[in-house]
Amino acid sequence: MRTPAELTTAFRSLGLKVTPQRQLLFRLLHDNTSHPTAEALFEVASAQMPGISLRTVYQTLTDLAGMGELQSFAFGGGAIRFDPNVGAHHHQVCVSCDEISDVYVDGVDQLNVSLQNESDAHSFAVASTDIVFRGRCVRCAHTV
Amino acid sequence: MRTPAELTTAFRSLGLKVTPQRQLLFRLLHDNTSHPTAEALFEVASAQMPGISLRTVYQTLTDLAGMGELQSFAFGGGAIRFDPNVGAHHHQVCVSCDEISDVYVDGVDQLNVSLQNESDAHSFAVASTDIVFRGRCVRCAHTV
DNA sequence: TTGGCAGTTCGCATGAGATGCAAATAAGGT
DNA sequence: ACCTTATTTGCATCTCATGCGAACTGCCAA
Repeated sequence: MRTPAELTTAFRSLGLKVTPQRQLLFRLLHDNTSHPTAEALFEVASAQMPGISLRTVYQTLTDLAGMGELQSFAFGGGAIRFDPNVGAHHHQVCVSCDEISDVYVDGVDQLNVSLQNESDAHSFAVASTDIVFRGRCVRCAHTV
Repeated sequence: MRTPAELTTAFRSLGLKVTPQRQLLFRLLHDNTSHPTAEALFEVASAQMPGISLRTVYQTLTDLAGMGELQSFAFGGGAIRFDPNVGAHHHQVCVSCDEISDVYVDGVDQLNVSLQNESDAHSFAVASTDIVFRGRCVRCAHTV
């Protein structure tokens, strides 16, 4: 995701308005590596701007995702997670505490994919590949 | 997932009862490669057994998943998908029609994972790896 | 600086997916 | 056949997310 200043320009040039609510969310999301849910972001935003609406948080997240500034993922945990890191990366999810970390993976292009019906193997046009590693993070590995 | 006959034995030996509803679901799930949602399965089951409850479908799916006879996945599309294929495999999802296919992937163990903070790289104990390829299936590639 | 159009915010209603609960029912060992 | 215990079912409830409209405000234009 771009910086709050860059997003301000980008929003204006699209005819979108830059409100205090949006500026706050720009700041809260920039360099945020916690993969927050909409509700989690709403909690943090509310602390700094009492009265901000959950509806507005959803609205802005949707806008940012639509502009390609955010990625969203449905891990098993119910709510959708948002990620301002839109570069090529994958995820590591702790099955114990649900912590999500970005990971960088080499060798994705070397994966050899096959179907049971081999003839169909090359008929699927892959646009993107998402890899999720599930396991236990350092903290949770200790406290089993 | 094991065969309906094997599941019948397995359920009884766990003190669980084998009802007509469960037998129907065993049959509908066995060798099912459509990755159905609970609702989808309920529709099919209702056709053969009018009056069966959606609640019962959820219940049985949860039981089977708990026994390791089913895997469940949250793809982006809202509802959870169930998969009677519990072997090592991954998935291919059509972004256009939401069709999901099982795929077999070679080279997963050769993936080289790194974090931004390299020192943490080996501290995560990976228990499983899920790979999702997103793109267009044969049918949808034609009809863009 | 001010006016006003168009995009926003916010709260409430609504919808989808999933689970809790309790009464009625049925499986299956004895 | 009987009786204990698991199951089914329908309804209520919960979470996550989005639709909608009235009130509001950013920001361009005059």
